[in-house]
Amino acid sequence: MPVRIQDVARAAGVSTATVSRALRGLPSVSEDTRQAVTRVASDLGYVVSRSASSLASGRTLTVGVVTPYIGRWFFATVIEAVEAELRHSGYDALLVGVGEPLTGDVLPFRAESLRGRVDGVVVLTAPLSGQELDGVRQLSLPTLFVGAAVPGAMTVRIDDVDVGRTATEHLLALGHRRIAHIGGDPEQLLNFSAPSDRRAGWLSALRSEGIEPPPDYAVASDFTAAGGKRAMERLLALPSPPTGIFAASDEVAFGAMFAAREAGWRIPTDLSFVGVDDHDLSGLAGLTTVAQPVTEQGTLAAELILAAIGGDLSRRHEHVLIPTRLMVRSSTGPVSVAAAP
Amino acid sequence: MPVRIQDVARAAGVSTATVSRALRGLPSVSEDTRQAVTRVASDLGYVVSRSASSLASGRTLTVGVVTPYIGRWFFATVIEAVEAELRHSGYDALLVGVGEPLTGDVLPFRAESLRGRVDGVVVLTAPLSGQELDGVRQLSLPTLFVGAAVPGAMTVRIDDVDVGRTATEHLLALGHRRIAHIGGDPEQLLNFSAPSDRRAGWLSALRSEGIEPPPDYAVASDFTAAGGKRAMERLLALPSPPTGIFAASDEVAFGAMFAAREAGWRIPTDLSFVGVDDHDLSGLAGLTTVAQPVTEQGTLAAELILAAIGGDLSRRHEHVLIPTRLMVRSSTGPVSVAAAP
DNA sequence: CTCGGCGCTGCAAGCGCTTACATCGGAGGG
DNA sequence: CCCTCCGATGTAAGCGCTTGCAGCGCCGAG
Repeated sequence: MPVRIQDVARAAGVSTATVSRALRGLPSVSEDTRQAVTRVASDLGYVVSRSASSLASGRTLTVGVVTPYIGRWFFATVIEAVEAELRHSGYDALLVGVGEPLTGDVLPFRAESLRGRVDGVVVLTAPLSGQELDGVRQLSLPTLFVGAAVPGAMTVRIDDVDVGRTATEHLLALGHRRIAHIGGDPEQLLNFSAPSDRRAGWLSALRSEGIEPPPDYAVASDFTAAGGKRAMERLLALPSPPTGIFAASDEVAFGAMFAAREAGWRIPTDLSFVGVDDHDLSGLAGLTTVAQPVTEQGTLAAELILAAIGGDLSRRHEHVLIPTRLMVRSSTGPVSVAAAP
Repeated sequence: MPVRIQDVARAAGVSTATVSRALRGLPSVSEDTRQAVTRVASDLGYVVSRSASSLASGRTLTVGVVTPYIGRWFFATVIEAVEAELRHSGYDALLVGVGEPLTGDVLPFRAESLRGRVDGVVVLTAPLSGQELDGVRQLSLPTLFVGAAVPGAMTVRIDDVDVGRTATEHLLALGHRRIAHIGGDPEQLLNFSAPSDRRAGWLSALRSEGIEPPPDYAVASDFTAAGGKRAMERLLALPSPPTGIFAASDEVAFGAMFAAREAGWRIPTDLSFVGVDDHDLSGLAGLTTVAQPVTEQGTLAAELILAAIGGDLSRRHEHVLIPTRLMVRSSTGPVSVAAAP
């Protein structure tokens, strides 16, 4: 039923080989022939069969996008950028979720299932186990990690330790000394480095000032607003609650701020909040945050993986560190003498 | 390099045909043979070549997910659910963006490009042109639309007129008479029915009460918080601003609420807000909203498309209307006598 | 004892492309 | 004017799998 390359060849009076070459723009076809073939093909509504093409050439024109979440803002935004860039380059994006790492609903990610399906893989800050990572490596396909430093593969990310330090130093500069952190559990996710790095940056900034935060000031939380709220409630119940909060993401910060407001605290008079991301809503909400250019990371990731697929080995081990920027808004202010609502 | 079906066949001492059948669980293989083959295959790390399999069988085990946005909450959440459901059924999700319809950065969506790539298509409330829709139809593949009523195809959506009516009636019941709407431009997107349907519901509810809203009370906006904010600023600048606002999505409502707060209005004392979606943040923010079960829509969409692919024609023309639910929270209250900040 | 039928397996023909290699005609050099 | 070389095209061999059809024992009925 569908028109095949044969049909085009016959209609154009050439061989299938020539049609194939003409349609792909190979140099060994005369200009006249190419135009004729192109015309016939489009008249007939010919579309090359991807499976046949892949089978014969070994190329799939598809890139796998492996991600733990889709609904979360950061991931959705990166995926959007990656997909757009791939599409503009004639590549398809195969979306592969790896389940919910935090809820334990992890069906282990089988990298082998991508063998032959894709020409390259972009992995989004995935908390992959060592075994899963090995699987990815054994694909021996170009692979790029976004948001995590993985040795031996291309990487696009921000400096999460620096992010934590920047956020904390901002609070310190405002006079805060009791600074808490809501973020990832350092024990939990070995290969999911962002949360623990941000925490490390927070700790390092505090210690540089000779401050050793009480253990209670580091509250583990998932990266959701609801989690941020719960964590904040715990902080507020402390005998000596913090005056500044560094949340590991803007969504967490939103949740924390809601909890604080609900309990009657004023922002930033009583409590200051810093997040990370520069979420769509952060500007409107007046949330001070360490902004990371998310769309750019996605676009760059796609460009790099395409270059690697294209055989450009020069960037094969590139580790790109994207700069972040502190956006000071109205959720942070000088520490006040009196606290408590 | 990679192990082929041949290798497995040889190692197991059977023909490739038997391997193929055994691995796919076809009935015409003895239990002993199946187990032996399965074992050998896994020992060898054999993975079937999708392109070869597709070429030979005509099945791709892939579903196309066509969407105008990925970063927006609703879309990301639906995609997440669709992908998960597909994956659990052994299908892959091919993500296809259709560009930014609102900015005009639309590269027309070419449905033909999916021919032979996928076994079915899920289209998310896509503002496709008639031509693009025809393209999809000509694929003669199972197709399902989420969030839009498209005749002749399967559909999963909510009743957007009813949503608009419900939200508006809630405000009316609280005594509001000056009720504005921030939402889609009815002129703009013919096939993107949700925005205009919600608007229609709003209008219908008002008219049932004998209220004819001034034209200024229907403010067109994109579905972002920033857009909601801009729209709200315009409403507040009106000589006679509304006391109740029905925003076409929670994100829009957030933006509108920020604008109102910034201008010194109190919520819900001076102004009441109703959104649509039940966004992750809405509960925390206390936003009254018409909740729609987004994940369920995605899961159901995947189930239906898989059923259709599986040859279950009984649901081929099914139009599923998912019920919504008004969640009354703290952003709405009785209309107050005095207004203005 | 013979034969039809059934359960299981193998044979081999594609599926629709890509590509190494062969071919062919003409241009340009000797 | 012949030979070489090169650009443009054709030939045909796969790519790795699926599947219609054939084959082969074996069992039970006749």
